[in-house]
Amino acid sequence: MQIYNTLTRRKEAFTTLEPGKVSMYVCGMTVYDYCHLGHARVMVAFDVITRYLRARGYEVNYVRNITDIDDKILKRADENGESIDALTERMIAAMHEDEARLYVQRPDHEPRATRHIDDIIAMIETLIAKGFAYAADNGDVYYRVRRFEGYGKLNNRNLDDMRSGARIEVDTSKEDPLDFVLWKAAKPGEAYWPSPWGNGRPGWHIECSAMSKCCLGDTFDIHGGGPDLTFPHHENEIAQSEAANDKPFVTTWMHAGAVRVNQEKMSKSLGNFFTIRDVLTEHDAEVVRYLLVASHYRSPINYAPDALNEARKSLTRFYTALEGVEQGAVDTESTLASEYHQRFLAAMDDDFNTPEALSAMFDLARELNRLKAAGDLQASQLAAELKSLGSILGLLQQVPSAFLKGGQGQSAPLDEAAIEAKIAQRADAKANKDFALADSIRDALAEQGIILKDSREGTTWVLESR
RNA sequence: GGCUGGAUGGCAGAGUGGUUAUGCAGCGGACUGCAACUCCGUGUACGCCGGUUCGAUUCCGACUCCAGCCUCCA
Repeated sequence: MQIYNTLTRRKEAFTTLEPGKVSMYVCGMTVYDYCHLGHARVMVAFDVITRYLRARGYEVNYVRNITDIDDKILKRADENGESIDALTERMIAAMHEDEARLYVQRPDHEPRATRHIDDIIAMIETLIAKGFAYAADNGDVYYRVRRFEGYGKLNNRNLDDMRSGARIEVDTSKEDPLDFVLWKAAKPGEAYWPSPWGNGRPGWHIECSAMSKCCLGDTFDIHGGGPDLTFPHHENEIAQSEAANDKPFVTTWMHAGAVRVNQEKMSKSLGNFFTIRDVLTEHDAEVVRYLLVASHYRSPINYAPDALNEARKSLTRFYTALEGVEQGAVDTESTLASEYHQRFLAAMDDDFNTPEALSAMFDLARELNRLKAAGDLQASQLAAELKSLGSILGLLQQVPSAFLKGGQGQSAPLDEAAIEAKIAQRADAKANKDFALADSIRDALAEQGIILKDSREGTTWVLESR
């Protein structure tokens, strides 16, 4: 397997510290608001990665943290007039709901910053003892960036370049403007934890160093996150962890691509974000997931309503192929099926190339359609294979007819019995060669988005996929 | 200004030093009472300029444009 490593800026043969085991840490959400499609991208990307690694036989320990204390949370709780706990619990529950709807499997561990304050304090103490951090006179503790030799290696930057371009920090408590905060002194009225440096709360970056160490050890295989985390967050994590532990921090760094709107990054600060729950009021969750999987995880995606319609049509093709086929067990001996399977694996082995993997699945679907038309018994094997490959991407697990009859997030304007009655009327008309009547029934249904499909076995219907 | 990526057919989106991506849409045909579904066939796509090469969309260099990071952001 090859994986693109942000650290080396190229694809590398994937190796693990322990044979057959993958330790993976992904930076998760700061829970002060609902998740948007950018979050969905990261959740789905690493869900696919985890599913594939497991399908490949790896034992994966997937850790994704929850940042449940920071400035934005304090501010939002205050604005809402609710407690920090109430806010974060509410948002965590919403996040779990959203990811479940997107068919994202829960990580194995979801450590929360507020539950690891002791680990965080211990790491900061280590950094101070080693001279990598200092307590300032304002009660904050800062990381002494110039003390860490490799600073900038993830982003290919050097400190002096950054200094010239950096916006001026007014904070005079820092020795160097690029130093970042490890422990933040509490202002009067703010939530705090006691520490050797006074009451306060952890800085953002230190929690990931402390929690990854706690859950996965000093060195682990994969560290992932969104595209905007490489700097400063991940750079700072490296500085903290490698200085504190004297060990290499992470072997493979993986970053997802951005979700864009009108060619601009979707983000909280630009205010151009769509929350997952809002999108799911109008679109089937699998369609949204398909959209995210249909591009390579590192490529930017431009979000537009049209893109979702295209995604729905593509999924419709798969479900149309699966519909009406008795699914057999996956037959690993079937050479016909394995040809597509091999192509799928080769694509996924190459840095999780899901678009290429999907192209093998589309070709499989075409073959399945051929065999269906020919009444070939192998069709059931291919259907099983298609569904099995789909499961690795977290797709195609719905009952085909359910998806086609309205799983697309719409629902038929008539109930099933009424539709079936119309179909029966039309069948009678056809039997009597009254094609004018038959066509008028069909047209009337089509007006309402219900499309009839005739076959030897009879007539079925689907909701129009526009 | 520094650092990253990217520019592919009507749209979306992979990939490759010489040979079909794939999906949607279009066109022609088969099937059909007519359709829909499905199947078969079909498109001289690789930002611009140079270079390397027998041959480059694919490698190298310049250029133009787009996006991201350098401040909280997935």
